[in-house]
Amino acid sequence: MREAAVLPVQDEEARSGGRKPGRPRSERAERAILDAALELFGESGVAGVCIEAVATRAGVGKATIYRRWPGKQDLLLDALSTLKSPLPEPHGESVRDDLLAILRVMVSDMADPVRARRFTLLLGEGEAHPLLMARYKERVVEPRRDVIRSVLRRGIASGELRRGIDVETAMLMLTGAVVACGRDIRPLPEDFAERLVDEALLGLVHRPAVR
Amino acid sequence: MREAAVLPVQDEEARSGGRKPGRPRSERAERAILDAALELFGESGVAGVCIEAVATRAGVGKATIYRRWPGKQDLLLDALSTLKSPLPEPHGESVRDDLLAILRVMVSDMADPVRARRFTLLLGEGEAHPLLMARYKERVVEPRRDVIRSVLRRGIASGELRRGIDVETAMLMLTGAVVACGRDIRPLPEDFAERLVDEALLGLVHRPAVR
Amino acid sequence: MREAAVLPVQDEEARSGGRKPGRPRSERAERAILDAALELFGESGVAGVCIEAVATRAGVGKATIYRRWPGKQDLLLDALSTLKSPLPEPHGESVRDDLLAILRVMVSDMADPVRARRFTLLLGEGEAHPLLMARYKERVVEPRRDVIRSVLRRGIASGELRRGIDVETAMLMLTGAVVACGRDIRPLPEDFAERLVDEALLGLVHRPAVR
Amino acid sequence: MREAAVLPVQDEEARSGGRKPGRPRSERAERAILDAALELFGESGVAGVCIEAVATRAGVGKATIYRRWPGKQDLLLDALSTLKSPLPEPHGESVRDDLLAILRVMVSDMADPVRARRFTLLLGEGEAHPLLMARYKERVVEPRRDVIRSVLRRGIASGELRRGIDVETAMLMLTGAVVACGRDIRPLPEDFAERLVDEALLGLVHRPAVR
DNA sequence: CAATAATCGAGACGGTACGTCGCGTCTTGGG
DNA sequence: CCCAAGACGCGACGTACCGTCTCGATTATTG
Repeated sequence: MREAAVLPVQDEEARSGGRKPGRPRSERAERAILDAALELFGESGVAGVCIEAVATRAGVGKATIYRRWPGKQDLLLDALSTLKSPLPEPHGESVRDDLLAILRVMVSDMADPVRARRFTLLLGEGEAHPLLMARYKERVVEPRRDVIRSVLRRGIASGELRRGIDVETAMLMLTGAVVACGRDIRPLPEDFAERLVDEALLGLVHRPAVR
Repeated sequence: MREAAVLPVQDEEARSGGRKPGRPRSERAERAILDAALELFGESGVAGVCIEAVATRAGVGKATIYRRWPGKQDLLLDALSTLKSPLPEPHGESVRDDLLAILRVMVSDMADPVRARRFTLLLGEGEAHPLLMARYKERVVEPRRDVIRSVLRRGIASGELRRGIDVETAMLMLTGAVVACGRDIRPLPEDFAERLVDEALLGLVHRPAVR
Repeated sequence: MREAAVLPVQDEEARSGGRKPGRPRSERAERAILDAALELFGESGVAGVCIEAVATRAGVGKATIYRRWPGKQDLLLDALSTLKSPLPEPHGESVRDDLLAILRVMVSDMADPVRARRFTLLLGEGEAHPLLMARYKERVVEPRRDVIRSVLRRGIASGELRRGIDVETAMLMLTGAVVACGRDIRPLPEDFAERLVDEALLGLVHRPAVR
Repeated sequence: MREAAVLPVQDEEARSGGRKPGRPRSERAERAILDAALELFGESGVAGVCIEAVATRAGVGKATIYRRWPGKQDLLLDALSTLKSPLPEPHGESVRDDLLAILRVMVSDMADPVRARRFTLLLGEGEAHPLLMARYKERVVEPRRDVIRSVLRRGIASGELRRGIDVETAMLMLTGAVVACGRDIRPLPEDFAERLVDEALLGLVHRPAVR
C-alpha cells in the first residue's frame, strides 16, 4: 500500500495549489514497477516477485521501489489491487434479492484468481502488519458486512425474517462460507451465491418451507 | 514428510528383529526439532521457520534436519500435525448434538490465541507455500469437514434434516463462520457454537419452528 | 576547482561594471559548503565527505555543490586550501633562521591535533584519490618545499653551506622528519624545529663544528 | 588482517591436537580470494577492489570473504602483504655501512610499488583503525627504528659520531626522508640511501670534511 | 515594470556496492 | 551410520551515496 495512501487527503496535490517540494515522483516509473510486478507474479507466483527482479525488469533503481513501498508484500498488494468492486445498493424489494446481490459480488471477487490471491495474501500478512489489515478491513470488509447486516435487520423489521435471528452470526455464516469456498474450491460453482442464500434462508431442519 | 515414511514399514524395523546398521536416529533430536519449529511458527509464522533458526534453537545440526525432512514445508507439516485437537466421534443421537460437538472443538481451537494465530498465519501464507497448504488441508481440514458432511448426510437419511440440503454449502457455512469469527472477534463468544448451529438449523425466514 | 576559475578574469566582473544576468551565486551557500566539508573531513576523513552529507549539513541542495565543483575531490581541495598556514618569507639573514622559520610553521601545523589529523587522513587516502593528492601537493606541499629549496640554494651560493649538498635529499630529510614526528609523537616537542635544524646543519660525524 | 591473526596463538591448530569443530575453511577459496583481489588491484587500483567483484572473480560467495575479513581494507592489507623484508643485522664495522644496510632495505621496500602502496594504505587507515596501526608499528616500524637507534648509539659510544647527537631526531630525519621520498618520487633514485646517509653524516654547513 | 535568466532548496531518478541473512549442500572429528 | 558444528556457493535483502534531473520559488539584470 502506498505510503501516501495513509494520509487522509483524497487529492494529494490539489489542496490550495500546494505541492511537495522537490522533483515529483515519476508516474512512468510507478506504472513500470507495477506492470513488472504483475508480470513476474503471473510468471512465477509470489516467490518470483523479488524486488531486484522487479527493478531490473522495470528499468528502475531499487531505491525507486523502496521509496514508494516499504516491502515486497505492500508492492504486491498494490499491484494486485484492482479497484474493489462497487457495492450494490440493496433495492429493498426482498431480502433474498438483496442478499444475492451483495453475495454475488463477493463470490465473483473470490472467483477471480487474481483478486482471490490478493485477498489471501493480505490475510496472511494480517498478523505481521496489523495496521495494514485494519485499514483493509475498514475500507473493504466492513462496508460489505454492513450491507448484509442492514439487509438482515430490515428483513426482521419488515417481518420477512423471524425475530430471533442473531444478525452477527448469520452474517458470519454467509461471508465465511464465501471465503472458505473461495479458498478451497477452484473454480467456484457459478451458482454458489444462490445456493448459499437459499440454504441460509431455509435452514437445515426438515419442515415445510413457509414462503 | 519423513523420507522413511515412503519406505515399506517392514524395511524399517520388522526384519526379524534386525536393525539398520550404524547409530540409530536420536528421538531427542526429533522432538527438539519439532518443538523448535512450532515455537518459531507461533512467533513469526512460516517466514520465521528458517531451518537455521530451528537447528539453533533445537541445538541440532542442520544436516540432522535435512536427513529427516526434505524441506521446510515438510517439517512444518509434521510439526503442525501434532497440534490438531482430536476429533470427537459423533454419537448419532441427534444432528444438533453431533454438530455442536465438532463445532465446539473448532471454536475452542480458534479461541486459543496461540492456535488461532498459527492457523491464521498458515492460511495467509498458503499462497506462498501451496504444497504445505495442500497437505495441511488433506491432513487437518478435510477430516473435520468429513465429520460434518457425514453428520449432515446421516441427518438427511434419518429424516431429521430436510432432503434438499446442499451438504457442501451447508458445511462451508458452518466452518466458514467459525474461521471468520475467529479471525475477527476476540475473544470469541463462549456460546458461538450453539448460536451457529441453531441459526443454521432454523434458517432465517420467518415461520414456526418445526422441532 | 571552481569552474569559473578557468574563465579569464575579465569575463567575470570587469566588463565595464556589467554582471552576468540571473541570480548571482550565494556566498553564504559557498561558505557553508566549505565549512561543512571541512567539518566532515575532520570527523571521518575523505570517506566521510559525501556530497549528500555536505549538502545536508550545509543546508544546501546537492546541485548547488555540483554547480561549483565537479566532484568530491575538487571540493575537498578547495576546502583544504583554506587551511594552509601562510608561508613566512625568508629574510635571508642566515640559513639557520630561515630554515627555522619555515620548519616552525610546519611543526606547529603538525602540533595542532586537528590539522595533523587532517593531514594524516589526507596522506593515507592519497592512494585512493590520486588527483586530490596531486593537487594538494601542487598547492600546499610544493610551495613549502620550494621555500626550503631556495633557502638551501641561497646558502650554497652565499658560501654559508658547503657546495656538495644534495638539495633535494636535504629537503626531504627536513620535511620528512617533521611528518614522521607529527605522526608518531604526541605531543610534539616544542623545540623540535630547532633540534631538527641543528642536527641537519651539523651532521652526525664527530668533528669540531666550524661555525 | 585476518581475525585469527589477532589471537596470540602462533600455530592456530597444533595446540594439543585440538581443532575447531565443523568444516574447516577452504584453503582453495582463500587463495582464490587473495589472487582475485590482487588481480583487481593491479587492474584498477584500490577503487577496483569491490567485494562483489572479488567474489565473482574468485568464484566464491561474498559471505566466504566476510567470514575471513571484516572489510575491504583488511582484505587488501592481507592481499598486499608480502612478508616484510628481513632486517639486516648491523655488522658494526662502520656507522655508515650499518645505516646504509638498513636504509637500503627501507628504500627498496618503498621502491616496490606494491609494498609502497600497501604502506600508504595502511597509514591512511591508521586513523580509522588505531589497533591495526598499533600492531603494524609494533611489528614492522619500531624494529627498524630500533636498528637505527642502536647504530647511532653505538657510533656515539665508539667515538665515530659526535657526542651531542639527538638520536631520536636524527632517526626521524633518516626514516622520514625515506617515507617522504617514497611517497613523492617515482621511481625512487637508486642511490637514495647513499645520498641520504652521506647528507646526514656530513651536515649542511660549509667546512672541510673530517673523515 | 515586466520579462528574462540563473540560482536556490528539495528531492526523485537509474545505478553500484555494501554488508547481512537464509538457503540447501558438503565436510570435518567424534560417538 | 548418526551427531554437532560450521564452511561452502548462491542469491535476495534493504541501505547508502553516487552524479544527474526536475520541480516551484527567489533574486538580480535587462528591455
